[in-house]
Amino acid sequence: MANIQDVAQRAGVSRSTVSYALSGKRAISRKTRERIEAAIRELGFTPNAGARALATSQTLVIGLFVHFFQDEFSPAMLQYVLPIADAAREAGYDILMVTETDGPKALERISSSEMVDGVVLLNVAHEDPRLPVMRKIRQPGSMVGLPKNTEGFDVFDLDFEESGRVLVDHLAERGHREIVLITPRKDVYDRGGAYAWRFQNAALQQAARYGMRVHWFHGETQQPAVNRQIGEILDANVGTAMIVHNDAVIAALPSVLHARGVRVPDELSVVGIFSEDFGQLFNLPYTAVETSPDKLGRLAVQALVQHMLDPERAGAHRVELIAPQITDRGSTK
Amino acid sequence: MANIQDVAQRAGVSRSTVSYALSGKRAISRKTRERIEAAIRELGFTPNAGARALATSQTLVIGLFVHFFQDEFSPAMLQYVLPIADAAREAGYDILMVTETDGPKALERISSSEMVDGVVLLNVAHEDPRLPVMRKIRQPGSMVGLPKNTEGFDVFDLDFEESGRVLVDHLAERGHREIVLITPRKDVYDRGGAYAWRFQNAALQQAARYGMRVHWFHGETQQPAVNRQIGEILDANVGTAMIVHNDAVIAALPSVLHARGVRVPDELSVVGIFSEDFGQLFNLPYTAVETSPDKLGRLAVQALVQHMLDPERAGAHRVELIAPQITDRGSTK
DNA sequence: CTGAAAGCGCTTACAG
DNA sequence: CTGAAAGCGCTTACAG
Repeated sequence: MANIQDVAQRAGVSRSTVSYALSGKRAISRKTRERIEAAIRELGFTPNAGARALATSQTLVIGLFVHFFQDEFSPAMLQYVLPIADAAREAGYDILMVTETDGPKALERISSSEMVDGVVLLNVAHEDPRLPVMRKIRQPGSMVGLPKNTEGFDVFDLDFEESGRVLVDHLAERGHREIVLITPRKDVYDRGGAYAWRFQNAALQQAARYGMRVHWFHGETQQPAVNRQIGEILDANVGTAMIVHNDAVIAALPSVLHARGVRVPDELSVVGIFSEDFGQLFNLPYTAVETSPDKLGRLAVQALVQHMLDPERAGAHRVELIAPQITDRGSTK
Repeated sequence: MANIQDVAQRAGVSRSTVSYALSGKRAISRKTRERIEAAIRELGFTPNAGARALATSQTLVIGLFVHFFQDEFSPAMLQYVLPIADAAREAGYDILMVTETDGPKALERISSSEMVDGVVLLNVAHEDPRLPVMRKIRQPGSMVGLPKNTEGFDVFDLDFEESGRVLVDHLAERGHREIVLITPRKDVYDRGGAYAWRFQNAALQQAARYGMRVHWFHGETQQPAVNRQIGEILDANVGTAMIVHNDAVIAALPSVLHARGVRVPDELSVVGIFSEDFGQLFNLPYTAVETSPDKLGRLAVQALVQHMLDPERAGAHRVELIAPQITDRGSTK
């Protein structure tokens, strides 16, 4: 591998001149620059990332910390990861992807060995065990998922409370007065998946405001439990509409309804909350709040990049709950 | 951040002694070792990754190169990524995940800046444009997906030819003499997704051997085209069994069959080829060849690790096509 | 069993 | 507009 010294020699200049030509941090005469560029091309030179990181304290790498929980429906995760990787690359960063179960320990390790300039946390819980670590590390952090204490971080999430409300509104406007609400599994609540109760509480409150009756269930996540549960709920035959905040349930719903000959929206109105891509993947014909994983992922990266470039501004943090938008797929009446 | 010099000072030893205590590469007296360990603990010292990489020419990072193709069904990818990340961590490596569209360029960049010790390529095509780059870089490479020329690499894949054969055998043994074969989309063939034609050719040949008649279709990948196509194929009403080698089609099949009241296996036998996890995700009740993404991902990492640890042995490469195993879910008769 | 020093490949004040 | 040199934080022969 050619190093900067080889390039300098071939171009007949000093190493510093090559370095400055590379960074553009000082003016270089046209002739010199051309000789350097030629030498770089001929030798196929690329600066050594480790050496550069050592000299500049900058790695140009972002750590992406992802958890995969058994009680969540995995394919959803990829929808965040890809846009994050894309946004990072656009800003000149690569992605170190960390999936370890022991998130706090991994975070500590990656941070203190200075492998990354900043960190994106996905699927952040109410009292996420990674946050105490985040507060003491050097690198700025950005997250998707709203924790209890957002101080010091850029936080992005869907406004789940408003999402709960608009879906209830949507059904109330159409005259529904008794509905079924299916939320994430109990485990999600237990481990502090705040999006679960933020959505649910707001939905229940709003329903109460309308004098609606709500039959609330924690949805299952694994087959065949999912199908069985949906069947039982349908057997109970309560309500004229269903709000589903559970990926596994909504994905299974079309086939169960089909099998039972339940017609949407004639016999049952259905609304959900999932991303466009997810809906497409499972061919879901339901009106739903768009969860915008791509938007959230990109926002998280962009905010992080700002902090990495301008550490002075480290005080100014952003908490943004993006407004829900309903995509009407005609599954209500 | 504490560095090795701070630790040395606090422990009253030289930097080299600290370094050796860390690596275990030479004997250290018990007393000295304990003082060093205490100092490390008290200062919260972790070696700087960039400096270490610079000194050792080892990053302890593996580059994972993933492509996401529109004509493929994305959730399948995650099944490879997670086991790879796990296996890497077990061996002491982190994962730099690269998803850029221009794979060859990204590979060149990551390799020549020495950001990784080795590379895993996913979803390798017959004449994959990343392979010429792979051949000239310093780092060893391991791949999932069988290319035309495997020389110089560790390659792991399912034995798709044998897979095609065993599924045909399975149907032949049950007396089927006219079947439908649904393969990946044409685009997959065009870009050199060899698994598509390896499976298909072997299946067609084997069927010919039995004197079977085969109706072959390129399956769609996006809804609603998938459902429409399945409908058309069923309308044609040819054959008593169906072999599906297409994730999107097999995922959509239960609901389409349900909607039409086609009973499996009474009226139609169905076999597929997909992973256990995928089957679970979509609740697929079909007998199928297990594609073992976790096993393939782990094998790729393990082989890579061997080469990274022992570059001398760089000549010995492994091409392993794992034998298909049928999971009988009772969807044939 | 331990230390002093060279070296890995960059960047960046300092000097001219 | 350019160069010589220090320094980033490690590891590892060399020496004792």
